Amino acid sequence: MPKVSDAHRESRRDQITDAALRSFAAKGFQRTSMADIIAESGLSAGAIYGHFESKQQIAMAVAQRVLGNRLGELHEHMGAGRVPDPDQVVAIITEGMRRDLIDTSLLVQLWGESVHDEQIRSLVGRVFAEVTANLTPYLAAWARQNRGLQPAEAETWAETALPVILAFAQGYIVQSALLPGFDREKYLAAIRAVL
Amino acid sequence: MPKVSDAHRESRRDQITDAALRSFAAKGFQRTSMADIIAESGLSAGAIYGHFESKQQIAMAVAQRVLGNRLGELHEHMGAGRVPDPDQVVAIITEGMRRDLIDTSLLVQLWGESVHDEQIRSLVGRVFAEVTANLTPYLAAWARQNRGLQPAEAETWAETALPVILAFAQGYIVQSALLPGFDREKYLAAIRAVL
DNA sequence: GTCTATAGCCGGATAGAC
DNA sequence: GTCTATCCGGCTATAGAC
Repeated sequence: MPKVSDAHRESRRDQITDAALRSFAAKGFQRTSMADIIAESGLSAGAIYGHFESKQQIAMAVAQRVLGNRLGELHEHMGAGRVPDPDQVVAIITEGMRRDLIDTSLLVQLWGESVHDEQIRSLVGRVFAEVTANLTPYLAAWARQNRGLQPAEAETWAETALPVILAFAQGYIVQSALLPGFDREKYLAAIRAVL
Repeated sequence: MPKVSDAHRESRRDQITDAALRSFAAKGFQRTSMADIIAESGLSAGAIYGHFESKQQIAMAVAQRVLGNRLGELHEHMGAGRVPDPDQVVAIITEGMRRDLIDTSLLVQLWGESVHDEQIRSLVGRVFAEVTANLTPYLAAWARQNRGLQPAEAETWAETALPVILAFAQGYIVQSALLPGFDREKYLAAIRAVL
């Protein structure tokens, strides 16, 4: 395959994924028809099926992008060797979601889908595993540094604390997606008060 | 209408709602067809449409039951005048879900649906409002009793604490529905450690 | 009230021309 | 690679006999 063709393929896939993401955000995964995606993308049925095998594959590409955005930001902030306080971690995780308001409602939908869609479930599972793999060592480092725990104790503490941090992120996602008057600052302040 | 007929109507509606709940739990709301509900109930299409106007109405009846179960238990435990510690509240809320394992995944699905389904969203919204109306006074009472706050301060404290308690419940729902090795005891212990 | 049978529609995916 | 036109399957809801 020639170089140009590869680049073109990628950009067409992006064009389709963009349109699908907008459509899913507007109508939901299942309620969105191929006709919707076709109209939103400005392409035709034939063009789209030349790049994706099925609607399911398009949904997977969208899910990968939404989840990948969140993972990317986590890596970015956790990889730098800095060890912020746990309430700051929640603020960091949710900061990206605030920018893309769209994402929290898509994430809630993804969870709902993943209950009965094999492919999405395994994708969501992998992301949970990766988040765990990232946060646990960070939490252990924080416990050593700020609580003076021994490495083994710190590890145990981190494993205990992890579900709580996850719950704060998940609570943010649910509440911001579903509660009409949700206030991000109040939510973060409440977490700060508890931790 | 004669008495017998009313009782019969109710029990038929329950029979249909039961079958629908099982079907939704097994396949998801959207993936479940009327044919599934018909087969699961042992009735016929005609019989079902004699009791419900549409599939949507059946979904609403199921949603009402799932959410109502949780609300009922909350009322039961909060109304008795006792003031358990906040971590016990989370244990109480999640206890009912543990019994019906089915419920957590149905709740996650309900959230997903409610993003784009008007009727379900308004139902979920009403339940959130009712939970808030129940928990806020309880939290204020707890703060007066166990932290010696004045009524006004206690009220403010309760409004701050509420989203955190909600997050713990929501985290439980998400994690128990989606994480393969989820351990209820560990989760509750982690919350106890934080509070 | 409940059954069987089916109308009528809409969705995903494909065929074939260009 | 992309378009238009269309097939085919499955879905919800109804009609009509009992």
